[in-house]
Amino acid sequence: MVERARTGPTAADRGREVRERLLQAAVELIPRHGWGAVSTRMVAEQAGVTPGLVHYHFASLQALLSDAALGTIRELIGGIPALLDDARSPRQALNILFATLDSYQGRDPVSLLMAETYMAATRNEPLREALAAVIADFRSELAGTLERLGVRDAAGCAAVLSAALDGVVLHRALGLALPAATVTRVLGRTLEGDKG
Amino acid sequence: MVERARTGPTAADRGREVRERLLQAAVELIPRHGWGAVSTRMVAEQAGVTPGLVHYHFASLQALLSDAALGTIRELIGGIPALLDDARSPRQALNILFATLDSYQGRDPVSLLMAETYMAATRNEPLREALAAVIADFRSELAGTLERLGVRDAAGCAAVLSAALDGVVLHRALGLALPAATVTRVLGRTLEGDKG
DNA sequence: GTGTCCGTTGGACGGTCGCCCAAGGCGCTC
DNA sequence: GAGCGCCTTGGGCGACCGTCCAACGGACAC
Repeated sequence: MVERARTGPTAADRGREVRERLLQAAVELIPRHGWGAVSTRMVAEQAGVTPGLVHYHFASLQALLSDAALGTIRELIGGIPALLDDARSPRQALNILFATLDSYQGRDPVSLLMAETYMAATRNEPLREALAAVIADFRSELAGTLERLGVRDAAGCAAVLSAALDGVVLHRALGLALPAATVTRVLGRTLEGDKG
Repeated sequence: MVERARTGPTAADRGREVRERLLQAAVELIPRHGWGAVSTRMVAEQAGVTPGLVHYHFASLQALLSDAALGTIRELIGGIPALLDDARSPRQALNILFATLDSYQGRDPVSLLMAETYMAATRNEPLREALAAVIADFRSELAGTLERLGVRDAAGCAAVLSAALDGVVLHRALGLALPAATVTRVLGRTLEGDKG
């Protein structure tokens, strides 16, 4: 054990690190070039490893891209519901939601990664299922929060709101002005008539 | 002139027809394989012409794809505002809007073509400008209709609504249930408080 | 030392890519 | 007929693709 500490990371450790670097490289390249234009050699170069390593650590290029995209999206979306715990009113929840969204103005890597993954999912059944599960989770978490805050038709509102969220990102990606103030003002009305 | 009628289409006529067939082929292939996966040879085969013809009629493959996508989208979106002329109330306008949208459940060629074009536009500046112009047009037409119907904050509502429209299509593409009834019920509240 | 395991290397495989171009067909005008 | 212009053909260019694999490296167990 003492020897282990002196000998540094094992081969398996370094292998795991290479795997991580490949995932990170994919996450950076998908938004920059588009899902369909990312190649094995491109990812390998970005990660600073040999092209052959891609197919040692992953079954295929598509598997690498899917793993990378899903990992990032899960991490991203999974963190949002916790932020809503502090909300004391529907309006406040909406503010938190779209304040979070304001980090993503549509042309940033994260927004583009999400959109690219959506598109790729329409032509890749396992990916579609995995992504749909992530969104469905978010939807039901949001519905729970809205219900707690006394919103009528919480499930419907959550479904439409999460769709609207993605639509806003998409339109911003086109450079169409869509300030958070406008969005919250208009969508806030969907939550009116709350019992609380 | 009388002779012309007997000799049938000129070379130029046939050329124009080939051009049309290439555009149509691109429109069919972009949703099926994704913007980045459509190749010159693929389009040529779908159109029933020789691969070399692609670069005779178009400057590049990207130019062909852009022309094809923009043509279809312009035609599609351009027709919607006219449908809203019959609307007598905001709620009615919303119904017409999402009834139209119900032809596009997210996984149909038209929806996917739109989404693919959105993504391609983020990496293709001329395409981005052209597409943004189409959406901006639609937005202002919609704002005009909403204003006519006495909706407060017509411009804001139009912007958010057109973004929400795209988001709904995107979520449906993932197979997430989002019935028109839910959407109109929730988004209808954004139009409440109208003066009329 | 010998063998084994795991990560790694670098190149090879057959195939497809976007784009280009010499050559030819065909209808038109002289 | 000859000449012209547009459309079309078919193949070739170099580059890149996803995937595979024989050989290699070093750390460990015996």
